[in-house]
Amino acid sequence: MEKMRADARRNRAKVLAAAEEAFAADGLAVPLDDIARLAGVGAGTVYRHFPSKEALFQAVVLERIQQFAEEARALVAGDDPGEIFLDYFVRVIKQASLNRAICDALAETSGHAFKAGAGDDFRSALAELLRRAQDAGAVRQDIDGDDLRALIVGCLAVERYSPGSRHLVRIVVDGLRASAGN
Amino acid sequence: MEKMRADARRNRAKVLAAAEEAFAADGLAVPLDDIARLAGVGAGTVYRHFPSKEALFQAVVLERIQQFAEEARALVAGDDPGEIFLDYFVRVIKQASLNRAICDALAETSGHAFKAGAGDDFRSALAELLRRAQDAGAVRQDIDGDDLRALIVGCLAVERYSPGSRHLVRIVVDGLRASAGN
DNA sequence: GACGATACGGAGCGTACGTTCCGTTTGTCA
DNA sequence: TGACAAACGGAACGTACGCTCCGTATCGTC
Repeated sequence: MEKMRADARRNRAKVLAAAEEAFAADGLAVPLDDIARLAGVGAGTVYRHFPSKEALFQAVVLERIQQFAEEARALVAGDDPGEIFLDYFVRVIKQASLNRAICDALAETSGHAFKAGAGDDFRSALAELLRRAQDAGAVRQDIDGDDLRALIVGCLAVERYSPGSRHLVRIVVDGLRASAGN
Repeated sequence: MEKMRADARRNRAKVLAAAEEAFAADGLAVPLDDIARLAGVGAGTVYRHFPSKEALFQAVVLERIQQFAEEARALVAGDDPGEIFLDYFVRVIKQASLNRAICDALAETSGHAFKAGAGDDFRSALAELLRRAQDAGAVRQDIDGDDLRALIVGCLAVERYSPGSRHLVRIVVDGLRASAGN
């Protein structure tokens, strides 16, 4: 990673940038050759830097998930844990819905992006925000972090099906509040 | 369809049955050759009866969507439109989640299965149930039939991500009730 | 500037799948 | 039962895509 030839480092960066753009637009479905062409390199070069298309995808996605996790950690200490949590929930969904790569990563049932290191950060930060909101009596008690991720995936599916319908996410948020049945 | 040779009619039925089973298990992703093998016929035979894999899929799926529509129509006249609607909503999700074919059909953003004839029946029946529930003051006013389909798709994504978690759909149902913000 | 190591590009391989084609089989009807 | 049309099966075609291979170009060093 350090004593790399100059052109190698340059190409690696170009590949990452191209992958970020292409995956964001079309998700995992984008052919690797397209990424290579967009980066202005050959397919072989992509494979010299990343062992597989999946690995490249993970590299692009984990960075972004990491950002979500940091954002969450910055919010943990704030007042009004209920609103903080719900705002964060909505913001994550809005951000992710703009990026097919994130959608695909979160939707993977096996959830590789979640189970790996950086994913754990997000998981625990999300769970922490949730716990505080529940302790404050703002969010219903009968859900946990896993449920939350499932709901995020569901909201992303909603968003994809009917884009820009802001009020549908609010339905879920209303359902999450403690006021209801539980 | 009528003056068909006996073996042709028999094979057509076998193909439909096999397609129903295979699509239900694995959705549109199942290779057509698998369906042919399961039906005990060659791939060519499948294509003599259906112009494309997609057409076969539609044939299988539309029948089932039609059932949902009839079920909805039978409920329109009942008392307590609010509970009728919400029960129906939950039941459709539960049934569909057992059948990948339905999930895939509903999730198609373009929504072919919905826009075609039989899909319209379902759409309008669903919209009618919703309208009555809203008139009865049981369901929030700020949604329409399209929103509802989006929510169904979302709930199916949730169900796929974390199977059998019955209470997650309830969150959406609680969010749909009129009690909340709107 | 020359030379060895490193990286590059893109043709090509293997696989999967939808679809078509055609030699063979089977049903129907006289 | 013979003959023709209809239907069958599955090999083969075209395409798409992940990935590999290797002859060529580029970099770093002396």
